[in-house]
Amino acid sequence: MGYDFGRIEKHWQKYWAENKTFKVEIDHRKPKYYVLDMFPYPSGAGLHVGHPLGYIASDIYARYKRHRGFNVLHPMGFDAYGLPAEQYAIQTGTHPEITTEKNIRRYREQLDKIGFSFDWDREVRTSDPDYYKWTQWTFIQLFKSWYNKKTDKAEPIDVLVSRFETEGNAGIEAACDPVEPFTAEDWNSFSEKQQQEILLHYRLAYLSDTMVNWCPALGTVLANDEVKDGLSERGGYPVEKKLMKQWSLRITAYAQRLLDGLDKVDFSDSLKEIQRNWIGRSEGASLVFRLKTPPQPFRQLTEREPDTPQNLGETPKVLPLAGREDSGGLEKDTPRFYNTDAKTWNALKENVKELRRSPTEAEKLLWERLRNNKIGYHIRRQHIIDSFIVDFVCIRKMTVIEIDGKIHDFRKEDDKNRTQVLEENGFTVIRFKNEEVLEKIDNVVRRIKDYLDKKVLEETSPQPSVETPPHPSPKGREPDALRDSGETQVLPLGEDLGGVEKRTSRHTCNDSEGIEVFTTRPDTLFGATFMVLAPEHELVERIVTPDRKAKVTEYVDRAKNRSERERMTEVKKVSGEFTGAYAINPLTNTEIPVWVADYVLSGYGTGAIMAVPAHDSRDFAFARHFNLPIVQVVSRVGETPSDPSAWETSYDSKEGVMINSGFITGLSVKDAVRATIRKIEEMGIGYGTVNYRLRDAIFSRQRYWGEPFPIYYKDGMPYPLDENELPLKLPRVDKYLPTETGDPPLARAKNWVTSEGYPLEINTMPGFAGSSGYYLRYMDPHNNDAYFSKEANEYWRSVDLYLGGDEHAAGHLIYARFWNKFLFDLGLVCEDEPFLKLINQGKIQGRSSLVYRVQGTDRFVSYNLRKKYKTQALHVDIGLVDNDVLDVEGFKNWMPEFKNAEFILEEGKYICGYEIEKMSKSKHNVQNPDELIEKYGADTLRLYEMFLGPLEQDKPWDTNGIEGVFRFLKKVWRLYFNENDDLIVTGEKPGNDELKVLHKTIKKITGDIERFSFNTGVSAFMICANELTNLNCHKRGILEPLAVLLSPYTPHFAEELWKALGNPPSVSTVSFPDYDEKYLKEDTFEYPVSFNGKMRFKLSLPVDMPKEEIEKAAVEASEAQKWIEGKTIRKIIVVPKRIINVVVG
RNA sequence: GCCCGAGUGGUGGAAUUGGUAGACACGUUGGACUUAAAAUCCAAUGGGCAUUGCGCCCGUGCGGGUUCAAGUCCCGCCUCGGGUACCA
Repeated sequence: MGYDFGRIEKHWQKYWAENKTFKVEIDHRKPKYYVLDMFPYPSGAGLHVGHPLGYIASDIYARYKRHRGFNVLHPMGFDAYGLPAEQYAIQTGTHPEITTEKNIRRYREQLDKIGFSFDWDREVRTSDPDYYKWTQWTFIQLFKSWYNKKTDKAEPIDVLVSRFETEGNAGIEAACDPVEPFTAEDWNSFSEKQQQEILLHYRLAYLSDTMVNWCPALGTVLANDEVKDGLSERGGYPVEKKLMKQWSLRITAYAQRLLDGLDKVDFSDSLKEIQRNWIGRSEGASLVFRLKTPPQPFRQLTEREPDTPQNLGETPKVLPLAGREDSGGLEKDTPRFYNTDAKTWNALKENVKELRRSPTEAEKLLWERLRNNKIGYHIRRQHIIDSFIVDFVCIRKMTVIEIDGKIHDFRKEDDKNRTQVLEENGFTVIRFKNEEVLEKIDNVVRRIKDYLDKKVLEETSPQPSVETPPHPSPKGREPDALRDSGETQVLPLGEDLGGVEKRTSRHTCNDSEGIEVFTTRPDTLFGATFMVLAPEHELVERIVTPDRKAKVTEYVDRAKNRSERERMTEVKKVSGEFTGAYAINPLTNTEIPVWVADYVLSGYGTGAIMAVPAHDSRDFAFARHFNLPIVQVVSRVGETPSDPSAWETSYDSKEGVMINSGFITGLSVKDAVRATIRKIEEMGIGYGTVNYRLRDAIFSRQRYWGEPFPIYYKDGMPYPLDENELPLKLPRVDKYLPTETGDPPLARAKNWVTSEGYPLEINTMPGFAGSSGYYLRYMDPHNNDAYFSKEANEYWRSVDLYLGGDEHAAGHLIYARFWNKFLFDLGLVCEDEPFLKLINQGKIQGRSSLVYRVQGTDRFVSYNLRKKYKTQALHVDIGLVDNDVLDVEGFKNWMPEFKNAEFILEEGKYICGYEIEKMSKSKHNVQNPDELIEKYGADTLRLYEMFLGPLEQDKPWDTNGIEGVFRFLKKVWRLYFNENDDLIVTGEKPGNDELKVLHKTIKKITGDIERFSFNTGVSAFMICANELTNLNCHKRGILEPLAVLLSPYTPHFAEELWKALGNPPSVSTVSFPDYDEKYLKEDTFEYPVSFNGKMRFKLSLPVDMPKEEIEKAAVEASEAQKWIEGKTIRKIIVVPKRIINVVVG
């Protein structure tokens, strides 16, 4: 009988299921390990060989970890909501639940056949009310939370409400939509509806009018990552932009944390890169260009006079914000940086340098946390003020931060004195104890930040309005401003360089002041020769001059109505209109025209740009097209600037030296960026800032098959259901289509109201809702009282190894990280990042077989003869092809149209061509795992999928090689059993050569599994089997450990061998063999001897031979003579146990 | 355009830190066993020149460089794959 995989696999799969071998519970005696596969969506087509690739790899690792004594959580479940089941429902009327159930059963059956060690008792399905109860619950928590930028975390909305009741919103720094300022009295006088409306601007789950990707064919909106090239990812239908009231999640609040978190996790560089691109952080500056004539007020706001500075329209020398800065009582005769006089400076500066060189532990620690604007304030250390050297100072906030070391205990009096002097100088002093800094650094940093934040409130005008930027724009009194002018009041030690001031633009336009733009290249400001607004920009209609109005309006209307698709296909076409208005370049004081063009996007930055045609390709094309001036401001080092009018493209200017740029001329680009930011801050027209490309996640879908929102409406405002009313179950509907009035399918549900009769939300949640936190539910899947218990979370923590395809890089992996961070803020989960290590398995591509039909005939010509004819290549089912040889009879019967096919053969065979492409039905190249399991067994399939190539690499599927691994298993079987299936394992003591083979293999296999190099592991097994066969080894001392070694890869096979050797089942938790270096020791090493780097012969020498003797042996070897003859030996390189290289010449 | 990643025999791939390029497997060829096939086993298999044993030359996408030594490091290209895009 031999190796009867069919019987063996069926037996052990049954055994594992009946004995719940892989069921896992919290066990504090063992270390935990969490291995997770990405949630599969059970499609109707079932699994093809590409799907299990990752599951096999993770299963090998999970089994290995069990052998290593870990308590392994290795669950599986289904992402059961999804469009295909719903589309099928629309077409056939079958409830998606039925389709989904059927597909899951099929998936489960297929998965079971491969022998995975999942704990199926923990299975979850997103469409199960017991599961989506917690999806809904999390949504309610998001709805009830806001993001406090000061604490940098989500906080309960109740806290915000009570702040509004007592202080209004002035002191709040939230990640939110633009909100008009209001006082506590205002708030208390608002109606409930007004209050709720304002709160929506703060909530992390909020309802708003949003520009969405609307797909009419699917009847729903799509997330950005569900749209590819203007078409829906599923189905490929056109997508258009539409303004709709939608639920969104304020993921943008987490942009920086999502970015920072990437440094802590072990993901591939490419995946981190995709996430970084998606978050799209860019550092730059926000600045305001004053308009030559003030814009018309909003029509809606006619009751309020625009806050027009009186000086507008006068000489452009006067700058709009220059007179109204947050100088807040700090005006002094001496600028702030003169914190001491020249004499004291000179006396103390060496001390300062010394102190900086040797900081105390606490100083060092705190400095690391404060430097480079890390807390949003520019902090200097060891700064001289009056006659003191203070530890840290924030000059902008006139705040001194001191660490009290032991020495201060004896000098309380001095400190008092010192504080007094500092206070006389206008500073306030905050003190921290040495131990505090060392032990609770986070707390100290937070308190410093809070203090500085608060101090702004006391000092700045408490009346910010929409017309005033919400951020204080510091005047350029910071000492940095002097660095370039060569004055020496500030320590020129280069300590505080770098770091762009971190503040967030509000994306609102300060109409009275001009046009706000975001730029990553403030250094090129002198080259800004015109401005461009997005067609959607609110200022367009207010600044357009009467003579241009008709043309501009027409352009704007056309641009707005064009679909995304059109807009994309016309990317290279330059279009735009002049508004007639002029802005003033704040540094050149020249008037520059303001245009409208659709190459500026309303959704990014402020929806307006300063155009620098010389150094930006889009601006360049635009300037050329409309004949606008181009001024070069950056020049490569050593190159003479040329006339831009002769250029064919814009000039790449990331590096170089500034020219034609006033005070920054001659600086490098990098320095010029910093100098310009300082300058505009000094002028009060702008500030350094950071922008993100990441948009809030649109969370509504106009579909049936998804989680209902636990939301009802009262007076048009959304309210969450009470948590004890969850889950809100998906109702029955008569059809899965929108209503006649265009409402989503849930509007068809009867009695879709609360018990009080309030209407419930009729949108449903998108696909990523249920998959964002599923890894948490696996920790405690049957908990009815909570998402998961604290105990379970504290034991299982986060996923140690996450395996899945990189198609989820931008979508799922960002949403899930956001979801987790939010729950972390709530104190529900104990880890900030959900996935510690992530591996993207490569895709398995299809290998299509092709036949060549002679054009216009029924004759098919074999691959190598095809060039003699005019042929047409056709895909043929890979099931009809074996080793590229076509089964011609099978082909004739395959499809009616080939019934009368004739063949032109080569050497009696019809050879097919092939092509590597996506595995798909239409290409007849889908390989179904069931057929392979039928033919070779699951263990062979597992081995072969791993043997194909590196896990992370894409690779073509080719069944040809599977015979090799099958032969390998049969060969191993022969080590244990003879032809009559009798066990032939003996108790004889293994010899050294056998032990060496075993231990070499253990070492290799262990290393390979730990490096996820499964393909080389399979090779190592094969080498081992070949060597043991050659040694004719049937000894228990070798074969018993080998069975354990094989267990992660071929679990059924290993269980069978383990049992045959007389051991009780199961092998799955038997300790993994360790290798012993003593068996690997060699007495001699066969040195490759090279001459001038070319290997010529080998020489066996003792490993402990001294170098000199090795050299001698190499040179004296008989084979060496012909290479040395007539030449001089210049040098001999000996690397012990590696190589000998003789240099002759 | 920009950002990643990859190019090694007929094929999948190996070479973990710069140290014998092509492990392991498929395929192919020849042979053994067999009435025959399957299965199994043995041998050869990067290219070229030589084959009387030797042997020698060339070879990791291309062109340079560093080094005693380069698939591996550096510079400049080419090709393919992926991501992303009027992102200021």
